[in-house]
Amino acid sequence: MTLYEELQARGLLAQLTDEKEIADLINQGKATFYIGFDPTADSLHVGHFMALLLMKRLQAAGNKPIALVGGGTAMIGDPSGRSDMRKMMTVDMIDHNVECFKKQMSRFIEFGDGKAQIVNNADWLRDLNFLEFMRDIGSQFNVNEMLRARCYVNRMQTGLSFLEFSYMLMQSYDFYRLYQDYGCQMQFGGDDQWSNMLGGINLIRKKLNKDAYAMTISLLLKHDGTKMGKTAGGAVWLDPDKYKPYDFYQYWRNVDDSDVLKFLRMMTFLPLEQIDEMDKWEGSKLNEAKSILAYELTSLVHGEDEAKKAQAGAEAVFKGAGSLDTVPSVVLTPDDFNENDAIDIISLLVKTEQCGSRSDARRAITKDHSITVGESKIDDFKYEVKKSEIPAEGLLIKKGKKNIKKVVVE
RNA sequence: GGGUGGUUUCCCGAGUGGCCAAAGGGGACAGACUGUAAAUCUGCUGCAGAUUGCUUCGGUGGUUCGAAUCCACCACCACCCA
Repeated sequence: MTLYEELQARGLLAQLTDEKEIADLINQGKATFYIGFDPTADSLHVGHFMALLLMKRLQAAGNKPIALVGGGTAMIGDPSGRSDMRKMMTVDMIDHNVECFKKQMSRFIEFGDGKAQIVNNADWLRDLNFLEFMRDIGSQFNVNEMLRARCYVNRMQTGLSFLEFSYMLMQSYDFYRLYQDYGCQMQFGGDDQWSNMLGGINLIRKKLNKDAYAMTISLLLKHDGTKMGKTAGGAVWLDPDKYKPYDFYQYWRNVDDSDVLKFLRMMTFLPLEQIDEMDKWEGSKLNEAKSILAYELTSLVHGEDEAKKAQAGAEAVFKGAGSLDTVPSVVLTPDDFNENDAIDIISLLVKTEQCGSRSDARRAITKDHSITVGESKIDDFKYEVKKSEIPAEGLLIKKGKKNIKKVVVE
């Protein structure tokens, strides 16, 4: 099976400009390609991770990846597929995020001589001269065509600023520069980037009379069409401080039945034959597949040790087997206890962040009856946990079945 | 620059002087059923030492016994005209 066939079989490919040409180039390991990442936060998230995985697959076949960090494009903000304008970020924030991105990326991709490269488009975008740029690049774009681009449809209703409208020019210019400076003839990215990528190809054709190619990765969507990797609290981050490995594991452990196989194909490096085997599993047996998915992804992102810990923690909590060492824990200091050396249950739930406020905690106890301390259900919001009741290995506080924390005394 | 409409709790969206912490839907959370799944049904969703009190309806100031609701100014957004 060729690399291209494998990508296809894994359901990773969405749109391509020239299937045959692209397949040949990447199968032979001759492609130099880039993927752009705009530093809109101080950590990468699951969407970025998909792109990094693709980089890895292609790199393994001998192709040369360029990770482009958008220190320049983040100054504008990509409006593609969005219904509202992004908040403007300060230059300091962007630069800080760029550093965070670089650090995280180097954990997944090997950078260095003859390996992958990492570049920042701030290097050429921030010093652009407006008039020169408009005469040189802006003249190559047709507004009528741009307005027809699907990525702007939402914004035709709610309004699109010129700042954001110009984003396509920036991304196109990036491709043009990378083509010239690095011999980069391909761009990959999320499917929402398609129009921006075509912009670059057109620019290269017009300015250099050369062919360049683009390929998009299927967006990671759930069966109901909503985006994967979004939670109420925000994105699923790759930074272990922003999103704990245990929670990361749980996130994937809890995907819908109808999504497990798809995600296994798209995001893991497990052989397709093995995944096809799992495809035959049904009913509760799918839980095994979910557990494999969660383990593989946690291992890729946080390392094998963390994956093992997360898995062991999950088994301890849900199956009552093994040690509780790895259940996310909260440390109580002497200040948390009152004069009787006890802590009231409401304060405790707020402290463990299982409840957002004291009112919330009170509701969880008196209305939902969802709080369990150790083995006992708590129905009295005045209940207190004595310091002496907390064993050295920790005491489990549960809110419902899944929200579990362990408290330990300092 | 001119005109019109708008800004409500996590999101959408009702509310045009007291009965409003604010309908309805979505989401989130919890319960039942399960398989740490989905679907379905139920509860719940500002804060608080809590049958009460406090702070919210773009911002500021005003009218009134009483304002999300009325007035003034400001900010922002959309649409139409230039």
